Amino acid sequence: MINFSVFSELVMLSMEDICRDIFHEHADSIKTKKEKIVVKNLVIIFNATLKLSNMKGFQAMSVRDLSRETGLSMGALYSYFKGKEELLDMIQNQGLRITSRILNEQIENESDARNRLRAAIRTHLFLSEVLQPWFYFAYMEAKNLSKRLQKQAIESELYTEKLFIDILDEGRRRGDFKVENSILAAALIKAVLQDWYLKRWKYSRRNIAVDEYADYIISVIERIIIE
Amino acid sequence: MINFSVFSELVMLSMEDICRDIFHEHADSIKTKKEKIVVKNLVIIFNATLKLSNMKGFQAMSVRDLSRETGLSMGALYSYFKGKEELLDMIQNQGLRITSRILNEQIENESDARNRLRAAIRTHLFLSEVLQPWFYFAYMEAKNLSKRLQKQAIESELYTEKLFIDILDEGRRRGDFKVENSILAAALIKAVLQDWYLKRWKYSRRNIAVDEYADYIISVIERIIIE
DNA sequence: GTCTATAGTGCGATAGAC
DNA sequence: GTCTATCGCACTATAGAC
Repeated sequence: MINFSVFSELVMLSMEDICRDIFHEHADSIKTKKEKIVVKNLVIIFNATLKLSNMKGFQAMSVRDLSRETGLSMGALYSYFKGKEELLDMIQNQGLRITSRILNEQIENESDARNRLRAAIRTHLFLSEVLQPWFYFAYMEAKNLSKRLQKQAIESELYTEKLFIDILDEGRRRGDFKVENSILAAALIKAVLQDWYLKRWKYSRRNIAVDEYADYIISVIERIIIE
Repeated sequence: MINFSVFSELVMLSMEDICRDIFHEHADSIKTKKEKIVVKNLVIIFNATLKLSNMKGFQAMSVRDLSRETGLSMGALYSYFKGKEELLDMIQNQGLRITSRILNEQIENESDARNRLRAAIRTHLFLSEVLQPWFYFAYMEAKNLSKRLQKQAIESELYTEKLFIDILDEGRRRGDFKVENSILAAALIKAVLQDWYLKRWKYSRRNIAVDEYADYIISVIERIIIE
């Protein structure tokens, strides 16, 4: 399995790539035309939005707050998005793309079910460690998304869960595991993975590192699925 | 253990009791003086607030929305609370009191560690089933609370978790369990209990009932803690 | 005890200067 | 490409009628 610092770099490169994609897709609403400037400012805007939203909620964050935080004026901000709703959409999209891209890349590298399960758990934890603000944001603001994006978020949740169900079922078929209820087992895995980024304060207060947490979860899952 | 319909009734009675307490504590800001009217309207206001907040967030819910939903005018609403913030406080308080009261009552009834653990899990799930809107609300709006109430929410989370840690440690001391890491085990229990009320749509879509979920969690925990 | 009407505030969004 | 100035709107909160 990939190590954490290489992993971080991979994610950061992905972030810029995807900001570039977003720029080209929203070419009509982004008035600025120089790619380098746009990508630089989009990263600043996204990070500031995540910071402010995670403190007091996206609705409660005003564009004036965002202006103060980014150092850009109201007018400048509105040359990057049509309105608050489009900003929400762009951020949601960026995160979904990065996570699904990286998660799939990492799982494909592993051959047997047990290693795929371990890789999936570790990768998800690493991802939510590097992109903690986005994961928290996506969870907390899901109900404020447009109907279309809400559906996308639900699909993403179910997709990740299906990924775990499939690994568990494959392991059972090959005789590696003896999992009784792969649906509830996958739901349990998702729940504990989410706890890691939603309750960040709890684990950091207790000095529990991501590796320790990963090892613990894997050991618990292996107790559930192995006779 | 108590059955679910008796349990529901117990909670509902508790709710009125606590609205009565809230009325007396906020006697200065609640202009209406007839207890019966106040309690009736507080229950209506609280439920409407939970409904609207859980759809689009407390900040995004305007007092006008609340007026429409409750059938009370703006003026009438403002005779029950000084402002939106006080409303938030009252609701947060009401839920915290009910849950800690009921949880303690139910656990005290059980004698040995294994039954206390089962009772704690079942009671927490039943509570979050009856009071699902409040549990969801408390989780999602935690970051919008005043500093004082934010501290209260954290204490409440840690208190419930400590309750599980203590049961696990007691079981280990008496030789009932063989739990390796009671802190991480308790965190895992909390995470899956929270998933039940935060991802309500997922479990109801799959027709998983609260009893089935409770049994599953208990069986998983017993695999973790028992050699 | 509850209503209607309104004062005052701060927001999202834009037009035009630089 | 970014800034400053401003418009119109929806909101919280209150005062006074009933």
